[in-house]
Order: sequence, then C-alpha cells, then structure tokens
Amino acid sequence: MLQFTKSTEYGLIGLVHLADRRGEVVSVREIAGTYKISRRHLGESLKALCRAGLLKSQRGVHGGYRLALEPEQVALSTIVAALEGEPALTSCETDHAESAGCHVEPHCPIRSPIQRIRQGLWRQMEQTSLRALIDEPLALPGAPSPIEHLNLFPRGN
Amino acid sequence: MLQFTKSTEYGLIGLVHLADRRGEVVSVREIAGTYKISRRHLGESLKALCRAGLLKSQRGVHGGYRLALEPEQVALSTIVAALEGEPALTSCETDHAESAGCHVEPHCPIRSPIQRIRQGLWRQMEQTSLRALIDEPLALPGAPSPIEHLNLFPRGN
DNA sequence: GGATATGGCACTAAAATGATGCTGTTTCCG
DNA sequence: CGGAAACAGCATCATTTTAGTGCCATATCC
Repeated sequence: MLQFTKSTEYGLIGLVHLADRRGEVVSVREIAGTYKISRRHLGESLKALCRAGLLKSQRGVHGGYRLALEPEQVALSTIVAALEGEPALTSCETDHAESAGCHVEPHCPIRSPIQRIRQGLWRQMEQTSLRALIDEPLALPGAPSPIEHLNLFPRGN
Repeated sequence: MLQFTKSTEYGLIGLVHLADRRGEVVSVREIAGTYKISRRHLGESLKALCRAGLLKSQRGVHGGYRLALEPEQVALSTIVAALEGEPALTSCETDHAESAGCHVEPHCPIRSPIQRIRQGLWRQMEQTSLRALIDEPLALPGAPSPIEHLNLFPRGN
C-alpha cells in the first residue's frame, strides 16, 4: 500500500534516538521502553541495521548500539534498503521480468513512466540524510501548483 | 514494501492505453489482450477508476471505457488514491493514533519526519499528470549529489 | 558463574493482496 | 424478440507479505 514496514519504522525510531545520543551506546531495552514498542521487533531491526554497517553493536551487560556514522552520512535510502529492500514500484521490477521475459514488453506503456516515479522517489531518499530527519525546520509549503504540463522531476535534469 | 499494488499497476496500464486513444471507447478485453494481463482484475481496476470519475463507461456490445478528462488534468495522486488510497508511510497515520492516543507521542521522533517524506512523495504525485506519464522525455539524470546537509525537498518552500 | 546484552535462525499468526465466481443490467444486432 | 457482449457490484478464496515470538548461542560485565 505504498507504506513502510514496521521494521523500517522501528529502525527509524532507533536511529533517530541513537542520533540524539551521538556516540553513546544505548540498549534496545531503553529505546523500546521509551517509545513503548516491541523490544524484540525493534531488536530485529537494529540487528539488520548493524549488519548493514549503519550501527555498531556492543555485547554484554552494558551493551547496546551506537551509530557507526555521522547522521549527515546516512541516507534514508540506505536505511530503507537495509530494512526492506529497494522499492520496486511495479512487479516488472521485482519479478526480474527482463531476464524472465516480461510478456508485457515491448508494449508495456507504464514501465518506464513508473520507473521514473520510482527513481524520483529513490533519489529523494538518497538526498535525505538522517540528519535531515532529526532537524525540524518543517515549514511545509503552500498549495501545490496546478498540474498542467508539469514534468515529473523538474530539477533541471 | 513501498510498492504499488497490482490494482494500481493495471489501472495505470489502462489509463495510459486509453489516453493513447483519446476519446475512443475501448473494452477491457482489448486492453487486457494487448498486455496479456488478467481481464477480470483489469476490469476491477477500471471500475474503480470509473467510480472515481476518472473514466466514463459505456455498457453494451460495443461498450468499454474512455477517459473522462484530458490527460493533463489527471494527477497521479488522484489515480493512486482511487486505487489503493492515499499512502500512509507509518502506522501512526493509518491507525488514527492521534485521536486514539498514540502511545509513542509525544516522544515519537519519527512522526513528523516521516510525514514530511510522505507529503513530499504525495506532492510529487500531485504534480505528475497522466500526460507526463505518457510523454517520454526521459533523460534520467546523473549521479545524485552527495548527501551532506540536504534538506528533504529543497524547492524553495 | 550469573545476569544482561546482542546474533542468528526459524516459526506461527494475522493482514494485505491477487485472483476469480456469480448475478444483474445495459446495449447492440440479427 | 432474444442472444451475445460488455460493464456493475459483491463476495469469496488462495497466496503472499508482514508482524510478532521462540529458542539458543555468544559476548561482556560484575
């Protein structure tokens, strides 16, 4: 439904929390307790982020996780990829239709348009750092302009 | 998994096909046959688009669907909303947590950031017309810039 | 050596999705 | 008139994905 999974959600909660305490080692227990979320599930997400190299873990009694990188260096796209894979907006892209022989091609009228949507979304996430998720300038804009001949991602590309 | 549903995919296929034949009435059979997709499922998607006012239907032997509006007037966001609802990137947003009492608030560190992501994606879709999905200027851009202090949607808002 | 962490699987239950069945209504055409 | 073709509306069922846990191993501190 065009929605992040719980795993991603939990991972983001953990990352933001850890970023607030840059450098410190914080346990899953503490984070889960703070936000009243499943300790186990949060743990699974942080494990995944650790395997992806975004976190470093410390075992043992006073163990826990800490950021492996500065918040400026972590892209949202990297986080999402670690927790639920890269988004593939159409089945064409997940099913390896190209190699398997997509029976819609070469007539498929949506594939490249959808790919543009996907790439635009992905690029947004690539350009959004964990830092940007923490800071809260948030002055969300006015009404979108009327949708006449607007191209998809009109950023001079 | 941050992915459109099949219903949306089929709906987009139908819309693009119908836009190619602006004004003409085209049957589900023909569209499904062209792209070798499920006639029934495609039919369900087009029914939904019809209920949403994006298509007009004509019953009977030579019946089918045609666009109710010009491709320039239809936003991708409208299409997606009709076929799978507005995207809610976190469960906070679907569960009506605010009224029900989100037990993560007021500590939830991700809610507003995620909302910004969601709004940015949604705005992209609002600004993308069906026309833009048809036209294929497609000169997809170079490498994304390094992700230092980039804000989410730096469009002068 | 016991308590408290993470690490790594594997498994089950619930929810979302994909696909289809059935019946009714409208329209064309012979 | 009556049958065929096409949409309308629901409802059902199978599959896939997701959410949530269980279990045990390993590491660390005290």
